[in-house]
Amino acid sequence: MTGQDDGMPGGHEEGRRERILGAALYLFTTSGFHATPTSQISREAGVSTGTLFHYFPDKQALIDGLYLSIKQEMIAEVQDEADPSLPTRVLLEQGFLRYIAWGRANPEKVRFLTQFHHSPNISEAVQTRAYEEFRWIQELFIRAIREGILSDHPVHYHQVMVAQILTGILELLGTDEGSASADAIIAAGIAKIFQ
Amino acid sequence: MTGQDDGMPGGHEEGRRERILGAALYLFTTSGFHATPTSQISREAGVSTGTLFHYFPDKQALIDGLYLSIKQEMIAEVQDEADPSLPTRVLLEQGFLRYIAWGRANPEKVRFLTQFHHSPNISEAVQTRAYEEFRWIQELFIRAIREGILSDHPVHYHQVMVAQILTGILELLGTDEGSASADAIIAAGIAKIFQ
Amino acid sequence: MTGQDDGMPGGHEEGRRERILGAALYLFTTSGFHATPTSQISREAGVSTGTLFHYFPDKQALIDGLYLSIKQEMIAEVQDEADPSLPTRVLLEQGFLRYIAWGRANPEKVRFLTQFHHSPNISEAVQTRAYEEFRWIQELFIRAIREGILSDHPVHYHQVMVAQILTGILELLGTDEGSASADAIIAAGIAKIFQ
Amino acid sequence: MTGQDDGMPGGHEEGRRERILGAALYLFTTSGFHATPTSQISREAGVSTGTLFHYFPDKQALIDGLYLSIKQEMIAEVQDEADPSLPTRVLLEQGFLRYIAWGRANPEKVRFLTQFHHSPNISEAVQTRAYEEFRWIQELFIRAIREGILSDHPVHYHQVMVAQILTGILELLGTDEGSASADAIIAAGIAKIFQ
DNA sequence: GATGAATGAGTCTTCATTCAT
DNA sequence: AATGAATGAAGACTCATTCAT
Repeated sequence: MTGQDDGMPGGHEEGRRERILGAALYLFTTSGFHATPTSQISREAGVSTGTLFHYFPDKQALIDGLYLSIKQEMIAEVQDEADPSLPTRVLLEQGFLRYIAWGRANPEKVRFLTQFHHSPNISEAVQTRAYEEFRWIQELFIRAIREGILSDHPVHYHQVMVAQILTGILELLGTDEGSASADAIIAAGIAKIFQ
Repeated sequence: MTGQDDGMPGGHEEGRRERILGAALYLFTTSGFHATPTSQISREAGVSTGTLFHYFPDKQALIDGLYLSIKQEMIAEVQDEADPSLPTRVLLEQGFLRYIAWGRANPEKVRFLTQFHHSPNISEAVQTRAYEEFRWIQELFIRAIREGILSDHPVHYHQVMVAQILTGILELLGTDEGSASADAIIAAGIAKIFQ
Repeated sequence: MTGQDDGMPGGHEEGRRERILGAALYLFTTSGFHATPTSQISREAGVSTGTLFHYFPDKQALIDGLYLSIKQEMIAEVQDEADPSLPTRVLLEQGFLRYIAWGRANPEKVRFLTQFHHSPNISEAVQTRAYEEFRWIQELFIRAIREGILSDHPVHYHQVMVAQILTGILELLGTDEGSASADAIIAAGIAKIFQ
Repeated sequence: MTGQDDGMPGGHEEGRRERILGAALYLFTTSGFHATPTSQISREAGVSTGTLFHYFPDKQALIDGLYLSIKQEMIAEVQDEADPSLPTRVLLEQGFLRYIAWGRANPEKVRFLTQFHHSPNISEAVQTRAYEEFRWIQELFIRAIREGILSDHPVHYHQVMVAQILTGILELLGTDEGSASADAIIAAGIAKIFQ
């Protein structure tokens, strides 16, 4: 009954797992985790209820998997092609800009990450693991502080502030007003980071 | 059975409504809106299930009422005793500091506000109304931009950024590490606002 | 607080008990017994919830009392001024006509009686007692059968058929269509009774 | 666990939907709509609470479905094999007799129909739809009036009276007393219809 | 007598999850 | 692997009734 996308050789038909994750992303950000029935996710994804539980043992595993996959995609995007030999400041700026670009291209994923950041809906184990994948940035921050590029405060201070400011920038770019001045907002926002 | 708060001379025994709001605040921030059964709220508040629905027609009205009351308390606290004849910059700084002080004294309320800001769990009507009560700050920002105290960007830009930075400061003050440097963090954070 | 109808000397202000019965009559016929909360009855009657339970020990006693009072009112109306020395046929016809007249004047009460006739909502004791008050008619029927005015069938047959036909007549008179021919309908209906 | 109705060759094991309708019929007529918990219906039907709501979206849909299915069954039974070329009077008499026969065979369904006729418990849409399925009888009545077989009154008059009289007959046949004279009662009752 | 806040058992309904096919 | 009917525990909310004032 759902076999209409079979046999597509070389096709880029999304697999069932991807369709489920996509539907979950949309519905979780729109209505929240507990307010979204798994039945709605499977319907939206065009699969049966049984199939959802074939790919994810339970609802928790679904949101955890979604969180992890988005965070990993984001981190990969930010680090991509980063040349470690470049000056610290350039690496930082490139990272910020790549993040902003990714965020503008994936507003739904940003909303998801913002909404479920520090949320009791994501199991702690996953939250910890996602955090660890971030080492690269942390190292960069430490270097930047040592080199005087970032102000002399604990790394944690910069981690939090950078997250807050970049989130603010994306929120501003999301609302249409002043979309003309996007570049100005990005520049001003990033300037705040460097003090 | 209802007489336990009788006679307490000079007592400030909370009424049932307050106890319900208090329990809801704690549980909603800890577990989330949908993950918190109304039965748990009433139990925590020490009232019957019927009583909860006597004060709030439904669960939605409960979280809406909570959101509104906290936002109003916060706004009142920030504006309190503000002398309009003072220079704009002083008014702004005072406001930020008062907000931070309120936030440190009421970490649970801050978590609630952060968590349910832009959340589909708060009905739009209430979100709009809460926003309108904020006019005072908006006026102040407009004045500050005109006077060159805040950079020349749309008010909305400053609203968002101030919110993000103040939230970041409170998050940092909440975690114990570097609590010694609280003043330094506050100073650095506020400095970011003024560019 | 509700004392505004006090002291009316010679007034025909309805007492609280009557107001409660009136509200119950309206709401029970409109929505049904179980679908009508006692809180709605007291609100409609303009009394407090406590007052309702002051006059009626519980909801069951309320509908039982209502049923009994309406049935008694109806029976009294039908028997009123009946002169036992009149011929059986005249007595019968008078009774039918008096019932129809009462029914047209009290459509809500008719609906109530029709709706709760044989209903599990009226306690059996009350149903039995109401039935007993009807002896008078039963005697009349027995006489009529003996005199050949009603066909030679069990009394019960005539009791049921008379009830059905009179109810039918009232239903027809209730709907506007053919209101012009009210007398024709009544005549035809009563003719059916006498075969 | 669901295999209990497997393989039964020639078996007419009722499906879950039928079992639910059967239980609802019994309980609604016995205790009334609002007085019957859905939990009791599912228990009586031998299915889980979830299953009931799998077949009927809510309690209202259950009673509506029940009402419609019984009315349709009754109408089908009454019309069955009716030969339109027969004389009007014969068609009418056959219809009445078929209805009475169906009613004696299905006393519970008759009670249900009687009890929920004009009841606010059946949604208006369904009541209207059920009424429309009755066109056949209406046509027959019109013809009978034209042919002088029924007295010269509005069709509605005859519809109501026929319904009342047939209901009365079934009520009488239901009570044991005089069961010997069943045929006499039927004959006398039908005679009333034709005046 | 009158009030209405308080109670909590009981109701309808939802939904994550299972499992026979 | 995929399906979707079936399950039943759990949740939001109602409402008859009580009782302190």
